[in-house]
Amino acid sequence: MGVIALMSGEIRVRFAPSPTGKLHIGGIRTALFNYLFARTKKGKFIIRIEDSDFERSKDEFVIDICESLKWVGLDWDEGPLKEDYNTKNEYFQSQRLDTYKSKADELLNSGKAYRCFCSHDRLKELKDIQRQRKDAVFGYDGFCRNLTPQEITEKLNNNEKFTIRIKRPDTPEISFCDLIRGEISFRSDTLDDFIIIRSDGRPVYNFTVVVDDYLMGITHVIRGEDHISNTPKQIILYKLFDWRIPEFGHLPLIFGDDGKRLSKRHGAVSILEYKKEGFLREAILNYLALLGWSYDSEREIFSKEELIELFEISKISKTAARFSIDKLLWFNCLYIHELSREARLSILIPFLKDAGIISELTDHVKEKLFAIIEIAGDRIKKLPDLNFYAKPFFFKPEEFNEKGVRKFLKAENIQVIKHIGKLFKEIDEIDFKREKIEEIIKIESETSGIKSGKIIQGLRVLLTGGMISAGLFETIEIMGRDEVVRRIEMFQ
RNA sequence: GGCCCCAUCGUCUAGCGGUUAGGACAUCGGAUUCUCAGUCCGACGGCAGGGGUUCGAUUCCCCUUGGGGCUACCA
Repeated sequence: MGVIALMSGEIRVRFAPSPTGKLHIGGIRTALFNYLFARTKKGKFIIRIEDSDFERSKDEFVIDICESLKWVGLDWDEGPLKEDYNTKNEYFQSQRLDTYKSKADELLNSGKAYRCFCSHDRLKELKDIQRQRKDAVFGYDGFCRNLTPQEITEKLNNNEKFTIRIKRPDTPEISFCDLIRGEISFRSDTLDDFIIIRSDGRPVYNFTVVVDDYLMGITHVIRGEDHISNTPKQIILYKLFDWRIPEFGHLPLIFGDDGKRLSKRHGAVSILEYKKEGFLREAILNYLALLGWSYDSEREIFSKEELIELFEISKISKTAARFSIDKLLWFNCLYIHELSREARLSILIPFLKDAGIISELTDHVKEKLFAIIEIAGDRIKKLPDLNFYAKPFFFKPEEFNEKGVRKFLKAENIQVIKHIGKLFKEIDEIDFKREKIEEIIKIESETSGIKSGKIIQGLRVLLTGGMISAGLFETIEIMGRDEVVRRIEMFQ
């Protein structure tokens, strides 16, 4: 597949998650930058599932990862089947074990790698000694590097287990030019003859990555900064195979708002949890794009299409960023209010249904919801926020805010409100509009000598149960004459 | 311990030798409204420290400090 593409000069990038957990903010951001890079360059965006760790890899996480990517709109050109994420195809490392084995054999046969029969115990002992001696570098001592062919056959005949290690080349330095950080170089004597195949025959991460990236024709490896130290090992492998080395770009990490590594402590981990909590994909994408990337000193609102148009990898910053829920909320608010009323309603309905506020969406309910959404306005920062504002329109208050009752529903106040209820009752339903309602309340305030603010707040508590709501006159209008009158009459 | 990466307001960032160090979120104040939210206006607030280089350093170099990563038969 990819090797041919490589010759054509096509840009190919990949996002290679391991299905050992749900896809979180950091993963999505890495995927996003890969996606943007691919789309900007008219290249291909590939998903590869790194499930070579059988114990920790789970199918449910593959589903979570794919659904997350799909939800935020990062469409892949190659990768797991979109109809069925768990039909494992050649983009799952678990399906490529033969490939890794044959590539390892190539190195073995050409003398660039060797079998190591050292036991776990010896290795552990070696490390202990090195640590005790305070050696500058810890690592394998090359004990099995120069076994004679006879020794090897003997051990093989004895059924001794072995790993495959590469022979570290003795170039003094390994360096590469990072797309984001520039020149990075490592003294190669800090590396050892590392393992590429475990004693049970399974390949190791640094090996599978290189084999896959080469075979899949990956031209640019864009990944988290935590992989910088893996890069020299991988470069060694490219050189041993005599393969073309791709470009590398290492993204700054994302931390929680406390500066620590992102984890469950920081609230939502999976991106799908953000969906459940009522965040819009546009907000998440926009926010994440700005975590480590910027366009200029002014602009910060970007649609996915605009990002594709304007994204430049060279403008990615080198410093790790903290995830700020406040700013995400701000973006979310922004994007919610950009939605047309129809779009807003249809995206809000699942949340209303979930909360049991509506069950069936009749035309009547729909009209009511349109009105409620309109008056709730900017108060909705996350999608479920509407539930709070919508509930009083569908349910009578179960209880009343204690402080509100004490302050705004004193006897004299109730008297006025009851009177207002009577006046409402006399109004023709067609005339029951916010202006008229306001007029009545203002007049009653004047004649009774009670400040309108007190009456309004009292009515708010009586009708909604709480101290906070959308504008009261609008609320009353939408709640409807009969319901409002009923609630006023029933209040004791 | 070793190797590597990073360092501008509380946070995200612009800056690429000469700027009153710009913007956004958050915070605080004012205006507006019936509460809340919003909106508008305003305020607060930053180049980690020390050496160089230079006529001149936030910017280039070195050291220190701080943060982070890797150092596995995890990925």
